[in-house]
Amino acid sequence: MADRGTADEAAKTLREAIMRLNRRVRQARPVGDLTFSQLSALTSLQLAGALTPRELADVERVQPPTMTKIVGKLEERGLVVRTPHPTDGRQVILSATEQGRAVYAQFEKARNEWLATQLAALAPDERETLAQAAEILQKISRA
Amino acid sequence: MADRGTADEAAKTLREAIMRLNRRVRQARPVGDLTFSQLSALTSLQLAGALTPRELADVERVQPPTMTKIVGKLEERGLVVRTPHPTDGRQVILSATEQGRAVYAQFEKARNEWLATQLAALAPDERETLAQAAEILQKISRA
DNA sequence: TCACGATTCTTAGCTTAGCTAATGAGCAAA
DNA sequence: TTTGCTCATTAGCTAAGCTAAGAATCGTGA
Repeated sequence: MADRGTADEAAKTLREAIMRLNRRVRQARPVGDLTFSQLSALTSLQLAGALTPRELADVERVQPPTMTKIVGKLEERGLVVRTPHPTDGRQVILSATEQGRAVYAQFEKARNEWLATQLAALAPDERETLAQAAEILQKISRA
Repeated sequence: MADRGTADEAAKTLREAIMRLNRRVRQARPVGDLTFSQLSALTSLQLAGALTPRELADVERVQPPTMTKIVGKLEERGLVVRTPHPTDGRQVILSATEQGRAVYAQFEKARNEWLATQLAALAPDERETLAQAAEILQKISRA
């Protein structure tokens, strides 16, 4: 069985790789379009259907004021709408517009492109390892 | 062999996990201390021994002016020194000070803590998968 | 009922990260 | 020596993130 030392070592390697990959993927963004954070929020919103700002902030692991800004940008572009909560006057319901869904689908593809190209160039067993790892990482990232 | 569709799917999962993990790890930073980017630059510098700003920017996948700022912050804290290049008057040699190495070692441990804890909680085979994946991801991230 | 505490969202104001464009210094080669 | 290139930095911008504080609303206990 792996001991704690191994976990530390793997954590370090993983952390460094995550940081660099994050920068790489961010850089793959088409010029003049949605930023990484904006696309991420839009994605979470669509996956959930509709969320309050607080909920979206929690999902995105960001403080509410930060989400207010991000949503503001998305709303300016007509990709997200704020609608009043039916019973609670304090809350707001956020949802993606038709245009928001279209823009998302359009750029999601390009967004993955660099990474998918890298994955496709790997040996089959490496790719398999990464596919499994992706599931585990996603589980961790939601914890 | 895995087809392109599989790579796309894995890329998407990976990208989302990377983004959230990145935020998580950044948030694990001790208050009032080095930021993620600063620690990352300090790490790269130590691993390489000494680098010019340009080289460090390349390693960190950042534009030179961005690195100038980061190095400036590190220098203010006495963690990095700029020394003139012996033969080329345009260039500068960056290196970590003794204090820089100490600060790095001190926070590197805490930095990995959250992630290492997550990894330690996994099943042994999952941990093994992630350890292998970490190597592959690091390879990709340097490409 | 109503007053007060809690919750939700937003605003204000800040720091950091990142970019491009432009500047100045130094190198190298014609 | 002049011309063009490279390196680092400066200037100036946008976006991301934070905390603190505000206004509106909810809900509960007296």
